[in-house]
Amino acid sequence: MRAKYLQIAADLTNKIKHEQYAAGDFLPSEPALSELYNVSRETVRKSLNELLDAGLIQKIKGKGSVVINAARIAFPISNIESFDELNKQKQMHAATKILELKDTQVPLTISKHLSLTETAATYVSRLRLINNEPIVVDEDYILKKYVPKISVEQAQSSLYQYFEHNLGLEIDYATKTITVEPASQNVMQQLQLTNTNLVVVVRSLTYLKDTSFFQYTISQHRPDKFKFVDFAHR
Amino acid sequence: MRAKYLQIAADLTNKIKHEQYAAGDFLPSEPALSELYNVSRETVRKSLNELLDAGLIQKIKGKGSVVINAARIAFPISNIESFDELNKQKQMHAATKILELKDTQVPLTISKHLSLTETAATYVSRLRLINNEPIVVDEDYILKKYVPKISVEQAQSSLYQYFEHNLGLEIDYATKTITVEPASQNVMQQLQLTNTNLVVVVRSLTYLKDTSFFQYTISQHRPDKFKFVDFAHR
DNA sequence: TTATAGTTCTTGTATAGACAAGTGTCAACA
DNA sequence: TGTTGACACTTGTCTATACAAGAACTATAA
Repeated sequence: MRAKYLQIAADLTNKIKHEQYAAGDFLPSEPALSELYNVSRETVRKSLNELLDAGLIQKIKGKGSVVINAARIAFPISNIESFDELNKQKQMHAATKILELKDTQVPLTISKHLSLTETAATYVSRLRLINNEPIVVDEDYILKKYVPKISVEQAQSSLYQYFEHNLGLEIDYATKTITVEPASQNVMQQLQLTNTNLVVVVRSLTYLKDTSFFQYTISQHRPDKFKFVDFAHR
Repeated sequence: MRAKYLQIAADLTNKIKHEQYAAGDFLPSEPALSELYNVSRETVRKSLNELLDAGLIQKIKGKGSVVINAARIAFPISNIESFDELNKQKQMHAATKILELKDTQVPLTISKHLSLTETAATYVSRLRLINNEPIVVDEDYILKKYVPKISVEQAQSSLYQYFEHNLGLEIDYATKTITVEPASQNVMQQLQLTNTNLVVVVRSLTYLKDTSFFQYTISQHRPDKFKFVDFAHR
């Protein structure tokens, strides 16, 4: 049984997405929602906080909660899309090609920086294609401590699904850095880069619910296919 | 008078930064903090939520709140830094050169998309330099509705400071998109790009506390000087 | 007409209490 | 020995209540 405030948040999110509460409208007041859902006002406030964090509403003291124009969020300033976004739009044909799969150690820069004691890891290098166009080269270092063995079949499909559903690993948070760097000859060839030698590099350090470091990922994106969308308060 | 929970959050943040609570340690339990600060547990929980959002702690049900290794957050994977980061480290010499300042309209793509009625805006184009090296070209469209006049002196220093402190404008949130695109001849020259014609483009739509659209910014970064750090839960 | 003050909405903060649920310890039991 | 179960701790959820503070309207007074 999910928490009430999450259920209410999901319901409100739905109603906003289906424009039962349209952009620019005020949601019912907190006491009104409280009565509507038969919960206390604090519970309603927790729900509204979820929507606030998701960038769906904006709260104005003394006035109410305004639905933010959805168009404002994912503004297609250019028609360049990220792998994930394209993957969601199911018209596209996404494919994965395994380049390498081996046992190794987490790179020294990482293990030293994080003071890791166990550094044995599985290394997976994968090329992601959409409509037969190469888009991203992903390199993953996954600690053996948590995932002893990764098969080619698993690497072919979604590793995250395997980790979370089959192994019961709970991923909690990640830190990412985005930079632009020259690519190696190998990556340039994989991504079929001709006009430039630059790639967008997204490095992620992923952690589990028990705070332990779990996975290091280096994603090298073709620059013309990269897009990152951010929503920030304050 | 700031809210109690914000004061407590600030105090805890300080103690973490000064390693009175070291990385990996558990904070005192919520009831303990509640007694320590003489507030209710719910108030403590609000404080801890602030730290959680800031990525300073991680909460584990049944165990407690762990201080996250600060080194994990801003991991210097490469030595490339963003303009803002360098600006904070005061050793660096940051300068701003005004390229253009004029009255104009918000670009059509924006005004149409956001269904703006008033589109009169001030346009400012600025080149940012650090240690006499050109780093970013910023182009701003600021609605005249909120800021009727911008002088060269104001554009020379921080516009945000002027908006918030002098005009009392309250900025609430922004949406950003990061892409990599070919630069114009002019921008290439300003940034002294030779090896590549690509720049990192950060487009921001900024909104005020009353939900109104306020400013559109296009920042074109030299790719070798760009770095973006992100911290994400779940 | 214009300003002022009050009233009634709204959200923001804070409290005290209760129970659920995850984690670890330790003693009792088979 | 090894397992189970009770217990004491932790965070998570939820309630009912209260007052503060911002916003908008209205009636009153100048």
